[in-house]
Amino acid sequence: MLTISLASPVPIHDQLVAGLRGLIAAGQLAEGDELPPVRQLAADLGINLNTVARAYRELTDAGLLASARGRGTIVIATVERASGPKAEERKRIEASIAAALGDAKLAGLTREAAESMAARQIERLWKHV
Amino acid sequence: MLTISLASPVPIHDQLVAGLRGLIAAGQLAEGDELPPVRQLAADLGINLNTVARAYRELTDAGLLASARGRGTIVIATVERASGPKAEERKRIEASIAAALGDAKLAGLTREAAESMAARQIERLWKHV
DNA sequence: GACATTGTCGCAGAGTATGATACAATAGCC
DNA sequence: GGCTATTGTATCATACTCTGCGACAATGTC
Repeated sequence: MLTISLASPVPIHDQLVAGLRGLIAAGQLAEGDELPPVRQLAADLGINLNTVARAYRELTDAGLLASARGRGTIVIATVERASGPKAEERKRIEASIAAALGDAKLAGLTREAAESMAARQIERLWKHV
Repeated sequence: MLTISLASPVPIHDQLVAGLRGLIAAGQLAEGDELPPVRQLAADLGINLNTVARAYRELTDAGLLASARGRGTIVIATVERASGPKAEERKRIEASIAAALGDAKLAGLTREAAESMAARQIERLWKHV
């Protein structure tokens, strides 16, 4: 369900956060779903439990998860929000999209290939809405 | 032409690399163009010259720039490549696009807003081709 | 040849990521 | 009610990375 790369320059807990956010955004993790205990997920991935705990905590702080000792961690994301993001956040988001697509172009992707990639991801992400 | 955020968790040199790649990918920096000296760009951005030098070096290693003592740094990118990227790289690229769009959805963006953002960036990036 | 310009190298301090270990709170069972 | 297992949290140590300061090396200009 989740894969991480120990060789990647991006921190493991960031990879976890991104992966979990992706699962939640795509609807594969819905509100109320339980996440594996930190020890189990850490063992499955071959990393330290603190690293998993940190990812859970960051998502908890972001309001996507809820954790409690002895009870575990569940998804409390309410993806649908009344109003869209603020202008500042929109700018940040568009910058990250621009960076990803800019990378794609530098890698030699054609415009058509990039369009199809973006379309496929949008389709996948908003499918469950 | 370039903006960086000292408060951001992503390293300054990575921001520079991403920004420069973006400018090159968008065609605002073309083959043969000279980049500002490391000291000047560092002063403009309020950072250390080594940080700029590192960004230049990484892009040099990536084959986008060429540096020489006393002469400066120029763009040698040849964006158009004979064959598209390998499957592995395509996978990495699509993952970064998916992450950016997943973030967009979690932030509350509608599907239509995401589509328009992606389309606008693709238009901007591939305009000069 | 002297000087300015430009990129590069070595080192140090600060901060961060990751991990080992111990602690605290909840649930389940007798 | 008490014991045990389960689960998240806190503390500390180690290694690594980022950033910056200073010095060096190569090129261009006069």
